[in-house]
This record gives sequence, structure tokens and C-alpha cells, in this order.
Amino acid sequence: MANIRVRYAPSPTGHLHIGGARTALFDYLYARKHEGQFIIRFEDTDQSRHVESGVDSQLEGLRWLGIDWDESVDIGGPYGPYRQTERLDLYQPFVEQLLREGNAYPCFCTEAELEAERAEQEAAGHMPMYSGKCRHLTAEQAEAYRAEGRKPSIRFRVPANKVIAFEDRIREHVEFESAGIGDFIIVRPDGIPTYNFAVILDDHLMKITLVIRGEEHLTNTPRQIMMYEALGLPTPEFAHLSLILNQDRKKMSKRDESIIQFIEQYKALGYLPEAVMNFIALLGWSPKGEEEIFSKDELIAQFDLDRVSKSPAVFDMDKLNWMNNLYIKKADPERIVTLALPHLQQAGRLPATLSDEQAEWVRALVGLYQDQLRYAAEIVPVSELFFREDVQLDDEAKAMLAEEHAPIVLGSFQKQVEGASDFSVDTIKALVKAVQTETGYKGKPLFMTIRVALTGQMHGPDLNMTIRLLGRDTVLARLKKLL
RNA sequence: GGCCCGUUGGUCAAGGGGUUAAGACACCUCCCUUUCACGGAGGUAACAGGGGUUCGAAUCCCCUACGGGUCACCA
Repeated sequence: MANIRVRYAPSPTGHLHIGGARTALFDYLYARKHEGQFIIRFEDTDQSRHVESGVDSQLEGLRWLGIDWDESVDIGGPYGPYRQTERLDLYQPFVEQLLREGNAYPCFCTEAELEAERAEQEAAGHMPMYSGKCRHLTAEQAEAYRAEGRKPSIRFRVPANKVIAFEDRIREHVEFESAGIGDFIIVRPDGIPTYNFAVILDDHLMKITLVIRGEEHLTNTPRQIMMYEALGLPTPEFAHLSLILNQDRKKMSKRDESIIQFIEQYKALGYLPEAVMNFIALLGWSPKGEEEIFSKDELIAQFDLDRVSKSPAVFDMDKLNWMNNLYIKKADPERIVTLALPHLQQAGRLPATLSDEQAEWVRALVGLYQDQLRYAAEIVPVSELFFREDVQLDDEAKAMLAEEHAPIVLGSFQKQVEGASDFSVDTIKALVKAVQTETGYKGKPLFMTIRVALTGQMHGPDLNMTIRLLGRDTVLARLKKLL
């Protein structure tokens, strides 16, 4: 195959969604793997749903994930413009050709009329399909409508009794009968083409060789192929990706709150883009071997369309969290601090500007929890004990402190802390050791008692560092309350 | 409803005529550890159902069920 060109063609109606990100990622991986081009084009022909920030937001989401592209609105390219509403003139000759050759015709039905027609069909128990009312309008009839001031839309004349078959790169052989497809609108009365028409033209004009898109477009494919044929144009290859389902195995709806759906939200929560990319790649695609942790370059090397599944993928938040944690553990601590700090500040735990001492403290705090964070924002709940006024004891903790050794251990520890010259981790370690020597308690009764008294919790990260970060004053205050 | 697509453990999934039906997440047990986590060693758990074809079916065919997509002047 010659030069491979694939495209991601979102409608800029909102932020980058997981489904869109997956499609874009597969496009990207495919293009890079085969040393082709990856193009991003915006399908903005529905002016009523247009959201200006949608374009930037989509690109920003992709950029964050680590996806780059060869041609698009921001960097241009030889086949631009890359926004459909700026390409209107390019479509005109094709409309004329279709009209001239009788493969399209003007339709004067109003939306209200079509709506009524649909309602009637539904009432009769049929599913809506355009009746073909304007199919055979005479020149006089058309003229009469125009005289009424009606502006026509242009419909594609669907050939009767035709079987449209194609080899989908993922679904293999697929076929449809034209009988089930009504004549559809390709140009609206205002002259703006509809999606189905604009895509085929753009894909042709931009020399796209493979169209990778979601399964919801599968049934659009026969319409598009019919148009390519009517225009005498070659058809690109198609690859239809299965849907991504939520944990209830339903299609992810934008209202669904069980899953975080937008890439932007992952960014905001402090997920690492390489983890998100890795995870999304596994949504419907599976690698050859058993390894499933891949860098971007490894994904490019491994990716292949024939290992993309036909069945839908369920988005498993638990696994994403596990994977993100894996990446966080391996990440440079400074990077995690940078991601975590704003969350502590937003939660009011720390001031907007930090003293050197505070900055150093935060570094140590984040370091203390780095191995267990699933995402950076989680630093807020997990480190709560450092910021609250009083220690909260649960039943288990209370039982621990009710043991007879508790006051002995804590009393000794208090004395040690009061007498300490500094409060470094090494010093603290020595203090605890001194408590052990003095009281004779060691192991669980020693460490657990101190941990529970200071944090209220039976579990937690490294005790010595925890004590150091709590600070001497807090430690003494908390001990005092218990003794 | 028509058309189209799909269905392997709770989840992601490999395998595409003969396998003890991989692996990962989650869960459970044990080891390590002051605790938790990490790490390590194990474990529970699956071919939607029914018919064919075949010496042999998770794998091929048909039917049923279930899930999904689509039938727009949305993409």
C-alpha cells in the first residue's frame, strides 16, 4: 500500500471524550506504525451545535495524551482547510455533478412535513424512512415550489435493490441492501452539506486511505459507498471500532456519572498521560504477548488492526487506577509533587505560595504517599491526618490505646520528644529506640501505639517520616490530649 | 420493528477444529514488613442456550436468547 493517510474527524461540540480519544489513538498508532500521516479534521457542519472552544479542547486533550498530528487546523497542511465549514466551496462541483447525472435531486419538503410523515409512519407501526415524495418532481412542480419561496435541500437518490458490500478491516465482510435506506439529505436548504456527504468528499480530497471510526458509523458506510460510486470516486478502506461500554455494559452516555468520561477530567485529577494512553490502547486492542504496560513507542511498534476486537470493551476504572498507580510509582517524585500540590492548595491545606520550608515539607509528604497514590488528587484524602485538628480514633484504634502498655509507651515517647534536640528522621528513629529500651516494649505494642496515638490509624506509611512531617508541636499536642 | 454488529471468569482479554482454555485487574490465602502498600508464592472463577457438520467444536453452520448500533436538515 502506498502512502497511508488516516484521520480523526471529531465534531467540535465538546471536550475530548474517551471514545474519541481511543479512535484518535488508534488512528495515530496506525499512522505512525506504517509511517503514514495522521490528520485531524473538524466536522462542524452542524452550526446549531457548534461550540467554538470545542476545537481547542479536542486538540489540547490529544496533545496532553501525547498524540501529535501531521495536518490540522493549527498547523495547516497541503489538503486544508481542516474545518468543514471552510471547505464549502470545494463541495460545490460534486453537488452539481450528482444533480446533473440524476444521482441527487432537490427536495422541497419542509421539516414540519417530514416530521408529520415520520409520525404517520410510526403510528402505522413502521419505522421512519423518507417516502421519496420529491423524487420525480417535474420542472414545473419544482418551479412552483420555488415560487412559493421554498428553498430545497438536496437528496441523494439511493439506487433500488442494490447490495452494498465491503470488507471492514475489523468486522470483515459486511453487507447492506439499499432497499432499507431512504433517500437522504446531502445538502441542507442553507447550502451546508450534511455530515455523510461532507465526509466522503473530505476523505477523498484529503486522500484518506483508511477510515477508522466508531461502530455507530457502520450503518453510514453503505450510504457513503453509494455516493463514492455515484461520483465515480475510489472508496477508502474502513475499520469500525466497537463501542466502549460503562461498567453496566451500557453505551457510555455523556450523562453517565459512573465513569469519568473526558480526558480533561483525568488531567485535572492528576492522572499521568502515558498511563491513560496505555490504558486506552487496551480498550478493544490486545497485544500479542502477555505484557501490557507499554510506552508510546512500544505501542506504535505493537499496534495492529487485526488484533482489534469486534466485541465492545467495558471501561474498567479499577484497572485504570491500578495502571496509573504503576506509572506514578515509577515517576520522578518532583513530577508527582507538581501534580499533587495544587490539589492540597485547592483543598485549603496549604497556601498559594509556599515558603522554602513548606515546599520541602510537601515534597516529603508526597514522597511518603507516592507509592500508594492512584492519581495525584488522592493526596488530599490520604494525607488528611496531617491537617486535621484532632486525631479521629476508630474502635480498633481505641482498643489499641486502651491496652495497659499504652500510657507507658506514650509517656516515655513524650519525654523523649520533649528532650530531643532536633526532629530529623534519624533522631526520631533513635527516640523510638530509646522508648523501647526504657519501657521494654517492642514490635507491635511499641510502634502501633505510637502510630495510633499520632494518626488515629492502624495503617499508614513509614512511621518515622510520618512523625517528622507531623512536626514536634503537633506530636506533643496529640500526645498531651491522650495522657 | 427492519437492517447491521456482538456474546470466553465479576472486569479486560488470548486462543479461530484436538490446549490441563493463557495473561492482567479485582477478590482470597500465605511470605516479607512495626502497620498498610509495594514485592514474592499460591488460590477461587469462564467458552450465553439449543441444534447441526465432524472421529473430535470455545473455534465452522443454523436457530433462540440477551446486549448494542442505526434508521435525522447530529456527527
